[in-house]
Amino acid sequence: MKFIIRNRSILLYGASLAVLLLIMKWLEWRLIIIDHTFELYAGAVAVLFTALGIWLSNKLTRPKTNTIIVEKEVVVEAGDFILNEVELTRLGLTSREMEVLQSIADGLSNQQIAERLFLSLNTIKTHSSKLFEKLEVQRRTQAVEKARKLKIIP
Amino acid sequence: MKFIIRNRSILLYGASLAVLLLIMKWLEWRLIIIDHTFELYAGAVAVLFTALGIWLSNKLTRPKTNTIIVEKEVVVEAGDFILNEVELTRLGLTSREMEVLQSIADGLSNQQIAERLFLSLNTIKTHSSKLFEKLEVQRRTQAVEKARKLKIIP
DNA sequence: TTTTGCCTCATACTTTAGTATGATTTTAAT
DNA sequence: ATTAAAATCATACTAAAGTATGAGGCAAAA
Repeated sequence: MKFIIRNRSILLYGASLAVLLLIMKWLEWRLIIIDHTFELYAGAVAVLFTALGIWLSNKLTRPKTNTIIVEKEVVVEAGDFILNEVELTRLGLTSREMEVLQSIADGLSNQQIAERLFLSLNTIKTHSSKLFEKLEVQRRTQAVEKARKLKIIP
Repeated sequence: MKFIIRNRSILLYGASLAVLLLIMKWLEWRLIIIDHTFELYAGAVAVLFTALGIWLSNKLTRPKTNTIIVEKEVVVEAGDFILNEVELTRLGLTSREMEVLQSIADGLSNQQIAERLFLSLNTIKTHSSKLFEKLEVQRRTQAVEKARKLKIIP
């Protein structure tokens, strides 16, 4: 039963064909029209079945879909600082040295850093000196530059 | 097997055609229709133009366009520096001061900057002093910090 | 033409930064 | 318990950075 419902188009097509031919036969037998109307018949059949074909095609073939995938670029914030822990461990910076480095990057003077970390000025100097050694730089500005490049500070 | 399932519509169509021809044959025998070329011709025309209709339909119907917008994340590298010209003009930094600022941000010493720009050390000091005044800072590290924050250097 | 802003440089000075060395203490690992 | 690394601080020194002031040249604007 399901089969009939699902394929009723095709069955209808077959039925209509049969009906048409029956009509043709009947006409042929009834009116004995053979001569001139033959071409007309053929034309009518052609037109009719072309239309039928178009209708069938529309009914049966699943609708064509051209799927156009448009890639929309979504800009992701680049402000995602990911600490390069590889470099950090490679350099062997201690926690105090990191604090000092961060403070230097914040633009603080040694004196200010000392006050911030509750240490003496000399201690800051010692830390920064060792820091510069490990970073292989000579000045605090260079240290900031390099640290930024190595992604160990934002 | 897959072929059969996928093309069952076409196969059914063929089958119905065959059935139709059988019916025609039966009619021919039953009604004693001598001239059977007409039926054959009409059938052929029907089939042909049905096929033409299907083909035409397929050719002429415009495919539905399914536009799928895929959001593609684009991670913008750190190279997305856009110079804040508003701030720059507001601060009134001269070209030389900008060059010095950039050099300072590169981690160069005043001596190195002097050599890079073919100027004397004192000139660099003068420039940097005026630069710090305009940026309202006291040290070169602070200048770099602020300039970066104001987006006047990368 | 005069003014103005910019660039250049110098001298003199102060402040900050950075180096070298050594000592003590804390902390963590062997 | 011993060792090693880290952290703290000090002294002494050098180097670099930063300030203040003035002056000459130069090009564009008033």
